[in-house]
Amino acid sequence: MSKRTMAGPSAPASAEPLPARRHILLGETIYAAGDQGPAWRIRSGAVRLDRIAGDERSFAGLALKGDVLGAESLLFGCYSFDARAIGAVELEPWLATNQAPSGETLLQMLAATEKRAAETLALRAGEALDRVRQLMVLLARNRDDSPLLVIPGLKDMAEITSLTMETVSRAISRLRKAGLLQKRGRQVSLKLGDLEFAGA
Amino acid sequence: MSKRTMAGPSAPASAEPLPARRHILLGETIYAAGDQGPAWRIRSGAVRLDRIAGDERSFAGLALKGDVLGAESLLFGCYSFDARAIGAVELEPWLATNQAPSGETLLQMLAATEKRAAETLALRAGEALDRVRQLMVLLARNRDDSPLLVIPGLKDMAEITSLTMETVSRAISRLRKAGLLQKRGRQVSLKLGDLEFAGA
DNA sequence: CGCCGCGTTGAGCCACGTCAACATAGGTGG
DNA sequence: CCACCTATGTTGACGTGGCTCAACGCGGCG
Repeated sequence: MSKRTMAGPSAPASAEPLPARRHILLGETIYAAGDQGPAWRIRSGAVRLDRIAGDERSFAGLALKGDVLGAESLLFGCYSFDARAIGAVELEPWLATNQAPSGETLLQMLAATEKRAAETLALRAGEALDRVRQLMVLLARNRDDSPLLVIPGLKDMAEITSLTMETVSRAISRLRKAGLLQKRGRQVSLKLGDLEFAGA
Repeated sequence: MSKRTMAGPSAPASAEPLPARRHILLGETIYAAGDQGPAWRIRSGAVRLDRIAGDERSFAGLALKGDVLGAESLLFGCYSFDARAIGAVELEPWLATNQAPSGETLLQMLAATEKRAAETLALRAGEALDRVRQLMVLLARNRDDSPLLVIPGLKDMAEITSLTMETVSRAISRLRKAGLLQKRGRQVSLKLGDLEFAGA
């Protein structure tokens, strides 16, 4: 359960009272609901949030570069959701020292959260191919520089889009055959064309 | 289109520069994306948010009692989404005078928004019957007092759950035949049993 | 080596979408 | 009052997209 693989270069970082350091994770749990900790800002990568609804984990939201993670901890003292890294993630603590955030900053976060929620919701409407394509577009916008894009595992993508692994796999195969996506290396690295406008 | 049926007792309220009054709408547009206006707090009722994605309207979120509506207007000067009332809605302007909201208040809103987003997302996963049932539970918790519940139109429910009107209609029929729901009068008023725990 | 997690592909089936007909309520004008 | 229309909801028949189940390939790891 608590198999936290810290990909950070130096210390295992067991218990820091007020962490001011940057984190780099690699596909594992960032925190669990109920844990105590600071709020984080995503410098790069993608994070999935899960909620526990009756001993069941269910996908509850997507957080991308620039989004703030676990701000509710500043209010409640603990996190409300699980947060797991999708691919590699770089985090920085939000609000370096314990200063209160400004109202304007919080309003920006609020607006960003609503926008992201709308995008995530849209990933669960329409045909399977479109959903996967939309997810690719979202993730593609999230990468920093390289034309290469690291996509999440099939299971994650399936739960995000509310499809099955098999259907997502088939959708990706079709996108690849249509030339909109190219595999580079086995697991996850892709190169994407202009699939923003592709209908069929 | 602009058939705003004000259920308020007194004035038609055509144009107020800084409205400090309460609004009561009844199933029509509250504001459109791009409009200017204050932020609102929902005293009762349910509101659907829509975003315009390429000349297409798509459901972008649900706002219930206690939620704040259009807070992004405080930041951008205009609303980001369309807002339409589902059933009857009672609003009050948020932040009576133009004072800035406190950080704590904004954090509460942020947490509430994320929670609501997760709930809305869950309405688009699983089987049709479950989705509709979940939506009922959500709306049932939203009512103030009476054991009666006014449900939205089929079209709204269909777009919220990402199903078709027909499927939603059939789901409701099944819930009614299972005794979990009872119609009172034609259009919308229902009485709900303990459908929170019903599996099949 | 065997095992396991992950991805791919196929076959079959079923829940849901599509299309269509009809019912009901409300509104409007005669 | 009825005639008529429109919006909304209901129900049935049918087709299909995606889910289920299953087999297999591949790579990593003990």
